[in-house]
Amino acid sequence: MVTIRLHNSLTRKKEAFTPLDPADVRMYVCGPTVYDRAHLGNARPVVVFDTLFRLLRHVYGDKAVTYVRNFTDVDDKINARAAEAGRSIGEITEETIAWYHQDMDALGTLRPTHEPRATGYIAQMIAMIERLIARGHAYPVAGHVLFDVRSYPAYGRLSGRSVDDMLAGARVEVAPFKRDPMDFVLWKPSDASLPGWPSPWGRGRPGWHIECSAMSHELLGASFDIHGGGLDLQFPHHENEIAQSCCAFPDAGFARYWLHNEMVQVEGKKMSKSLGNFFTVRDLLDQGWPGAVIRLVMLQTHYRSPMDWTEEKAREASVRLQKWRQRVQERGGEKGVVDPGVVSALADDLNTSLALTRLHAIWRDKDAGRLRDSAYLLGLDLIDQEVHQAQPCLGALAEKLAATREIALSTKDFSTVDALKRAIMAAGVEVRMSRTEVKLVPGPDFDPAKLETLK
RNA sequence: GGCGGGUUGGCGGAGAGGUUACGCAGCGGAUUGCAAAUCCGUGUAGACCGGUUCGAUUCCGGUACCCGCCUCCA
Repeated sequence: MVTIRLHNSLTRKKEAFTPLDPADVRMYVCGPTVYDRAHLGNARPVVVFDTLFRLLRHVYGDKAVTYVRNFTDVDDKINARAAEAGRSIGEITEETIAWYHQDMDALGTLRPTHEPRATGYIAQMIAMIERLIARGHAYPVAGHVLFDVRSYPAYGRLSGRSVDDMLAGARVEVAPFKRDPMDFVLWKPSDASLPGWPSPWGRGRPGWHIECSAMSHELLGASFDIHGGGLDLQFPHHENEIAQSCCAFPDAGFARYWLHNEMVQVEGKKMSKSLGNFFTVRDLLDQGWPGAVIRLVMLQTHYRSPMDWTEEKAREASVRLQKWRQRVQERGGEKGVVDPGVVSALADDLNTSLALTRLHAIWRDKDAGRLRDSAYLLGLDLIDQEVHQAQPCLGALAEKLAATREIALSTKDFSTVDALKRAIMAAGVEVRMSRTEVKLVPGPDFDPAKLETLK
């Protein structure tokens, strides 16, 4: 069996991955807070962990991998959005989840095994909070319940900092009822205008971090294999998750391998909503970039390096994808085998860039079946239905062009051929003429409407 | 201020202590009615300063610069 090696943020080292149970490999990835369209930065972990999901399924079997990615559908940002739009919270979260599915599907990502919503697990959160109080790791005060960071000596291990370090230059919320300024909220009171659930501490709502601890525990158990998310979640979100889960279930160990993807950047700065320098996946799709092109651009950069989105990269990816698709279609989409070199590249801490290099070599070797199946492991589907459907009309045009050229070759007057050729090229079709044949191949900008007048 | 990551050729972007990364662009050639595509060939690197080594872009230390986290964030 292939040995997968992963960079574990917990140890800061690349380690051989050995699942707790090879028949039930479990991965949890932090999903979105649903109040707005997903931007490109949100899409990166989705693509990265989808690729890991595919690799795990390839190695351990499709049925042996459980992938959980949550929707956080209770949050003050959602409340604020609902208030300013004059819409109900449920309306906004439903709409946003539908958008999220559309956009992530377009990137060729598989749906996770489970997509739990935080609001469906309030009871489990309350139970976990009660457990933390009972074990002396949390305390109710003024309608809130707070986690006591000083009660957990390992607090800060994941992000490599101590509570005292953090306090030095920290900007922490001033709350007089906190025992320690770093203590964070597990539960907070809701007034009548806010969503709330009954609890032992009065009507209220959960703090940000507890939902992931409660849902991972419910769906994957107290210990599981992989926990993933964006690097910006490492602190405080993941640190707090570890504190909650490990204090509630001290012997379980919680997640064993922590993976963090680097940020998507725009002009050298992190793409983020607070900086306002973001564009959404939908924006790119609407501009005409296919999801597969966006995915290919993402896979070209290793997940632990920052990635810049540029039009030039998208154009290159588009051309490359088109070449691969042509190769696969030339051979009628025949099936092949997944290339071991592609697998071993992915198994080496998800080296997608190297895997793509290998894919390019397979393309050069004209091994269409292997190209198709290996690309699919990376979530790239090289069977393009639209292009397939375009073939018949292009066939007729190719014959017309061939006939016209036949005449021109004897008369030495090429003006008619050249005009026809230019028109075909203007529709985004590549014209390939050899002495014996004429081939028309639709390119990335192929527009069938422009060919109507040429028939 | 604390903690972490990075700096590779025109651009993007990997691996490896010694032998070509790769792609795009460029240049030369084959091919073509002209092209396109394809094929062949080819130049340009490793921020800076030290150290270890027979040999470092690759390991170690320092300097500079960039980025991220420490506040909502993927």
